[in-house]
Amino acid sequence: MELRRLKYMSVLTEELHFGKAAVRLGVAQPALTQQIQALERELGVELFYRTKRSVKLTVAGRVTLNEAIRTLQQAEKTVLVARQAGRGELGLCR
Amino acid sequence: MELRRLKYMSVLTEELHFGKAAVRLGVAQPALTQQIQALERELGVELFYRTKRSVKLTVAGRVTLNEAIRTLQQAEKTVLVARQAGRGELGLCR
DNA sequence: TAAAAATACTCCATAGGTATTTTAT
DNA sequence: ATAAAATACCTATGGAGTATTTTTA
Repeated sequence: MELRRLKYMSVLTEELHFGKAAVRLGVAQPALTQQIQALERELGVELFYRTKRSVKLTVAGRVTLNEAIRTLQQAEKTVLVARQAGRGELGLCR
Repeated sequence: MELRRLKYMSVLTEELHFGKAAVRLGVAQPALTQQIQALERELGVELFYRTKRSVKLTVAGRVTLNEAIRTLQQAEKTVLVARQAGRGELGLCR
């Protein structure tokens, strides 16, 4: 499991457009395509319908996205907490 | 943020021994050393004391680990939910 | 025909391996 | 002297870029 891929999925869900999502993510469109494909392969699930001219979350994609977002948020929190702890901002003595 | 590094941290915390933790993770000891160093650099926090002959979590390491474990669990859950959804085991119609 | 995703290929960054060094007991 | 972590160096996997193709509306 790669957090990067969950992030890509989440932005693609917001844009529903590989080109625009790729721009927001600061990568080229084929890179995004490949990562989404890799994620789908890894999960064994089709996350998006591609109907050429439109991209849409599948039902499986929607439930997966919910958990993906929680994962990304928890990862963010891990970084914040670690940095606070490093600065000794947690009121714990060493 | 890399889930792999959080996993490495969590196993190292259980083993408190780079060699043994590396075996459990199926990688060589230097690879583990490097990933832990990279995680510490990324977070700007010393996670482990290395006193040569013993490895120990720092206080910052302990609070970081709590959040890291939650992140790993949430990532696991994401995979499980995705696979269930893919099999249509969530009772949702397409 | 145009717009968008997929594919082909190439390149590079980095994770990981082996060998070695350092250090503390 | 030994045990364990760190460092050095090399290799290879895969993530990303550019160019191109495919497809359907």
